Amino acid sequence: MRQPVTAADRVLLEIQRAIVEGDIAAGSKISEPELARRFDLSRAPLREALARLERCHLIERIPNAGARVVTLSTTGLLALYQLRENLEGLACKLAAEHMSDAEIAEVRSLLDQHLVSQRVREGESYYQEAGDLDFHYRVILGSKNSYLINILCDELYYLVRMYRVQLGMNGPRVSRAFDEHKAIINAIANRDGELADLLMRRHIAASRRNIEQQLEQMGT
Amino acid sequence: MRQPVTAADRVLLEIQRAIVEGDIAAGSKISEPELARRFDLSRAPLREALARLERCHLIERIPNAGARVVTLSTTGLLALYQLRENLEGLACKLAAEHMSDAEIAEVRSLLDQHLVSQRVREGESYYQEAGDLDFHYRVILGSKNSYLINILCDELYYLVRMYRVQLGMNGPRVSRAFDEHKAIINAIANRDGELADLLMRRHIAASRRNIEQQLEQMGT
DNA sequence: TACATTTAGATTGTCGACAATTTATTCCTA
DNA sequence: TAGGAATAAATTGTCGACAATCTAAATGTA
Repeated sequence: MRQPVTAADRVLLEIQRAIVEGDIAAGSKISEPELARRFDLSRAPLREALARLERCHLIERIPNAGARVVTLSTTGLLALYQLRENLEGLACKLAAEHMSDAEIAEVRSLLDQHLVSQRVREGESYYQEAGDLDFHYRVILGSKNSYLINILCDELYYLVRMYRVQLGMNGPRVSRAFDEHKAIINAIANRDGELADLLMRRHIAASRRNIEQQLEQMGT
Repeated sequence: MRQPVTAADRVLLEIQRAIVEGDIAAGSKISEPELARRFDLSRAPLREALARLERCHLIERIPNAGARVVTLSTTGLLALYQLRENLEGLACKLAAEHMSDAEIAEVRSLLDQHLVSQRVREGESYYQEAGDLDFHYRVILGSKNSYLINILCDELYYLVRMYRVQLGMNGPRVSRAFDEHKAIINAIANRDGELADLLMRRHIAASRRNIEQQLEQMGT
């Protein structure tokens, strides 16, 4: 988003964070009067924020009956990642066509930075999380397709984060992701869209399996 | 959408139709007070409707500066269809996995109906338009992926229609589309997701070329 | 005349209150 | 006591008015 200028923008960011990080529990009911008091504003900008939260799939609204925070489920996660694999694959293919050499160089230096800070803070998952999202973000922007960018960065991004945060993503996959990122940007640099597509799909599929495993462990 | 229950729902449908059909011109500025008077309601439900219009890419809002109806452009059309090819291709692949035999039979009888009414009303583009959208709609629902359904049916659908309506889609392609639809549902019935995916991508690519041609003619 | 600054107008964002609908409680009946 | 109808409370949807911001006109200056 543009940086927050209106009151609705600000409260949106706050509630988004709260939901993603589980501060407002998944599946819980949203009370407009309560939230209005809590964030000290009227219901008008709050409702504007709720409309946008619905847009990025963090809440579900029913007319005259109110809103609930989404519930996390295995089927939901699968559906989300199924879509992500495809869309980010496409983003890679388009990025291989449309990214400038300068942009590619930027992403590469970004990866190097992340590698350093990851070595410094071994096992710390937050920075990896941020680095990973940053990489994907850049590639998506590189597609230069505004609709694709909007869907991935504005509509699905936060829900993906919600799954990752609330299921506590970390573990041994963290280090391997760097190599996969490297391979992807190399394919893009070689203008090999087909390969970049394939690698990104595999990369996300691996990430999905990682989370599925986490879910299974919680189930047992 | 669920059928309209609230005032915001109703005015949304009205404005949606007006924009798609060019009744409110592409690129024109949206005046909240004016629209409120025109549809005889207050600005609160109107703004709710505007938020949803932004969601389906029919208008663009800038904070404190108002909203404009989107402008149609060749690059925009290309980006939109690029995405559609991919997403509806995916929808086909998933439909081949998830559609029940009963659902497939329904779509087939639907195609037969369309064929009849198309022969009856030769050259009439409206029914073909409706039939085409209906076919795509069914297949998308057959994917059983709620995020995919949401994106295609709620967010991109209206913009696609806007391009098709305002550029006056018809011509010789109309009849060929039936055969392509038949081939796609056959692939789905055979549970051949890969083929269904391919055929749908080609089907949409052909549709895109058709519109591009139309655009070129307008340019010259 | 061209340009910048100031002022006036209009538009968007926000507020508090009321109306309509839903949900929870109470009361009645079998 | 259980089930359902009627009532009460709470929540969502809508309204009109005010405040903040942007746009355009008017004024002044180089």
